[in-house]
Amino acid sequence: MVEVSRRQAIEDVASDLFRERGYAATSIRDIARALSVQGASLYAHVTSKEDVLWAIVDRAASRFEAAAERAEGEAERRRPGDPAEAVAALVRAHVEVLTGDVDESGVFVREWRSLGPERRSAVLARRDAYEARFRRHIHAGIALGTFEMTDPAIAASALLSAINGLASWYDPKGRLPAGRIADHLVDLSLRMLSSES
Amino acid sequence: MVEVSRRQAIEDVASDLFRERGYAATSIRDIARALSVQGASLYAHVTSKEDVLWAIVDRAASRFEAAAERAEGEAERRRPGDPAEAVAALVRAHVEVLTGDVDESGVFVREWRSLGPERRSAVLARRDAYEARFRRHIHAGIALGTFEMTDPAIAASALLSAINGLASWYDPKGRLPAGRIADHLVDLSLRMLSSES
DNA sequence: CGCTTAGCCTAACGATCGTTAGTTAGGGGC
DNA sequence: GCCCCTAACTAACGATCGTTAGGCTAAGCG
Repeated sequence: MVEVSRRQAIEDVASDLFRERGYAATSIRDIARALSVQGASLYAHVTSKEDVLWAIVDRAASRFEAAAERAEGEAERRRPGDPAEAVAALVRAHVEVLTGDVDESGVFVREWRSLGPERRSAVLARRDAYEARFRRHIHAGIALGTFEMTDPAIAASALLSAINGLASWYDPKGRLPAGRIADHLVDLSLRMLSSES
Repeated sequence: MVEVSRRQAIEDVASDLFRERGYAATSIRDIARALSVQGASLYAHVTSKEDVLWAIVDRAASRFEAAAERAEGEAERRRPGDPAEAVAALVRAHVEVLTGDVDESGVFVREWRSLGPERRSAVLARRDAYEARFRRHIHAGIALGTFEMTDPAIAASALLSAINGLASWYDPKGRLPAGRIADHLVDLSLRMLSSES
């Protein structure tokens, strides 16, 4: 709630509303109402409704990418060439970003399809590059015998779907703290891939 | 394309549009245009836009429930009390329903939140009952030592998220036939839970 | 031939949508 | 005292939304 700028405050309430009602079902006036302001007033800070969605999605995407980059680096430094370590680090980083800002992440996961064609396909490409990180380590793990022989593309999609699903059911005030959930998801992910425990 | 009734034809094209653009971003006139008809003409067959969504979601939910019921029965008949057999049957049945009608299933997975409060919470309850089937078998498998000790609720959510993600990336004309994908997802699901291979 | 029914039409309703234009209120720096 | 900047306002634009009302056409059947 430490809104450094008005623009940030708008994106915050927009994240909240987009996440729970969806982008198309949320009007500019809905966002304005949550800020106790007239709808037209938002256009002093924002150029269009889609720009708000884009800002949210772009920032969330950057967060996931940066966290993954860092996680892969640290995994490589800890255990060079170990696919299980790399996947574990990626999953943990993903869960941390996701639970760190449920609204923003939820919008990123579910509402990016509402972007215009060019931005939409840009996001699609970034998502594929992100998923490719997982595919790469799974492929390496299979070659090493660490992972069970399987289809890396399907395994990566299933794995990412599993942890992205968290955006739909994670509750910050829920039974388990985010760290515990991350532990469980890392375990489940590795078991899903490993040839033995 | 064997439209036995006009109503069914409407729900078919609505499933298609709702799946690719979302319910809120699809207008009655969009649906009508796909049928080469005026928007108002649809109201001779349909009482409201939400009724169309409800019909799609309700039917998809019933399909999943019926398939799960049948799968659990057959698993119990084949290998009574075997949690792995039961989970495998549930996963395979789920994938079959999903790949059998991607549009309808995709709407069920992603657009049920757009329903009004009462129908929305009815769907939520049915989804939870469906997920409880998985939780039950996972719990039993842990008690038997067949499954690794883990949190059944988290495991069930992760598992269902993984296979529901299929609705977002499955392509009937894709690289692998539905049966092969089902095989992979059954394997991944069981490995995710099993204490040993 | 007349009746029914299914299916579609045009026209329009009030509401709401995203967005633009022009204006006002208040506060800090010169 | 003047200026400008930030942030809000009111009013309205054309478009589109879900939905209703009432009338037309064509096929099936006695």
